[in-house]
Amino acid sequence: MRLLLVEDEPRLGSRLKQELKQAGFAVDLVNNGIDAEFQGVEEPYELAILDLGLPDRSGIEVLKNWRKQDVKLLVIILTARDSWSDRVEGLKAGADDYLGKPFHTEELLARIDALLRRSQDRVEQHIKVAGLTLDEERQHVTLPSGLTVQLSGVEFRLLRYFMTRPSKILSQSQLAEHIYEGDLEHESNVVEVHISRLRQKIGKDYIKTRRGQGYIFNESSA
Amino acid sequence: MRLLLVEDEPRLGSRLKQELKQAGFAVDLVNNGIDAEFQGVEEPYELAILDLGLPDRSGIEVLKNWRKQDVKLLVIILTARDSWSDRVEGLKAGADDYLGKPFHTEELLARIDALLRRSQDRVEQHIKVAGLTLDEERQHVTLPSGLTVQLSGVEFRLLRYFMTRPSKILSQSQLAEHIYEGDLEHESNVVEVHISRLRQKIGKDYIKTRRGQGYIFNESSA
DNA sequence: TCCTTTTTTCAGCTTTGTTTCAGGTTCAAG
DNA sequence: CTTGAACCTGAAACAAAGCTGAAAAAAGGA
Repeated sequence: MRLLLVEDEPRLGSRLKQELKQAGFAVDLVNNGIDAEFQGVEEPYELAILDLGLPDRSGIEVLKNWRKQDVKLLVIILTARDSWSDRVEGLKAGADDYLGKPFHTEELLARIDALLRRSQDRVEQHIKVAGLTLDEERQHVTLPSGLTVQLSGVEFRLLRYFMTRPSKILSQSQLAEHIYEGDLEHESNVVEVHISRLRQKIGKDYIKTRRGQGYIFNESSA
Repeated sequence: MRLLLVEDEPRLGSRLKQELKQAGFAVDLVNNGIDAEFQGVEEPYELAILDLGLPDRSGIEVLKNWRKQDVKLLVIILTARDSWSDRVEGLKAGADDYLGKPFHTEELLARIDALLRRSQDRVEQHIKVAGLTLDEERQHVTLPSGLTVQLSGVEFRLLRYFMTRPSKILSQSQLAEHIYEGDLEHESNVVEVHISRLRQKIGKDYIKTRRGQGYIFNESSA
């Protein structure tokens, strides 16, 4: 499995490369946007890890250009811990997942794993679960009826998190943790509110409430 | 399943407590070494989450003292991200696992899960006893007939306690102690009521009454 | 900047889980 | 067989969690 690592910070770069190799990947490391774009287009990578914090902020550009040229490798972007905007921009530009720095290597490996596994049953660019089709670029969802509904940022992130983890119980804090930035102390019911609005948009039955535990998307039984 | 959380930072503490409760544990939270040590010795916890970053650096001491007194609960220590020495010291002092801050709640839950499973020589995800299969993540139980029944919080904790201690007589106070948190003085018949509801859900025969002594799950003979 | 859209907060309401209560049943001792 | 303590269980009362419309606040664009 070949993998492209784009990281300008030399020490982090080589450490990651080392660890990824140990995890069984063939890793090419580049440290700038130009090389990254070239490599991504030329070589058949399965997945790229792309640091958006490149000195010239070219990470986003690289990603956009890849997508423009129909390079369809999986992309995990690395963003600074508190730059939610980068993250959004990245996802809009076609990233498949993100990870805030600093992170545990285990976490990165887990994401890679999840992405690869997920990508097996995903031939196309859209995520399809339970009759819903989520268009990651346009941030909208298409219902079984054929109706397409536009989603706001939070709604999209929320639904995306649900759809990539169907039949799993996700607690409110877990949802908040992944939808918002880092260590938040949310004493509010934002998640409930957004769930409510999402249900209004896509229908009540996709997201079920498990009182005291969280929510579950598309559970089959009971 | 009762669990002791030792965390001095109030916000993190209450957030964690909340999440652990959602995951189906009865959680007692203390914010200093003195209380931690006392509670650990006095109350029958299954597992403790111990922040080593307590202000007086007493975390390690607590752990050592527990072990000195043969308190054999499972211990996960929380350490600062980069303090490798703490980690080593903690493990030497008898911790069972560690987690560097900051971390995702999922990670912590996964560790807890793994530890508990390991400690019970349990490899698989679900607890299976007497034809019942308990799904800890979804908090539901599957009957021999194939029917899956959703359990409420209390019911789940109760049944899990039974299923992890089959053929053992468990007294009402023992059950209450493990199902609820804090030092309770219950003059009520809550336990009876919940046993009743559990029996209605899973069938009458799994939990037998030992009049005057308590209850017993899946008794094989006499 | 001003206007629009999105997000969060808030408050009242609904739903669901928990506990209490009361009356009935079982069991074992005498 | 009687009796009383222990236990069972349906229903009421209560508590907590979640829902949702609307207003306030924040973010994003022109």
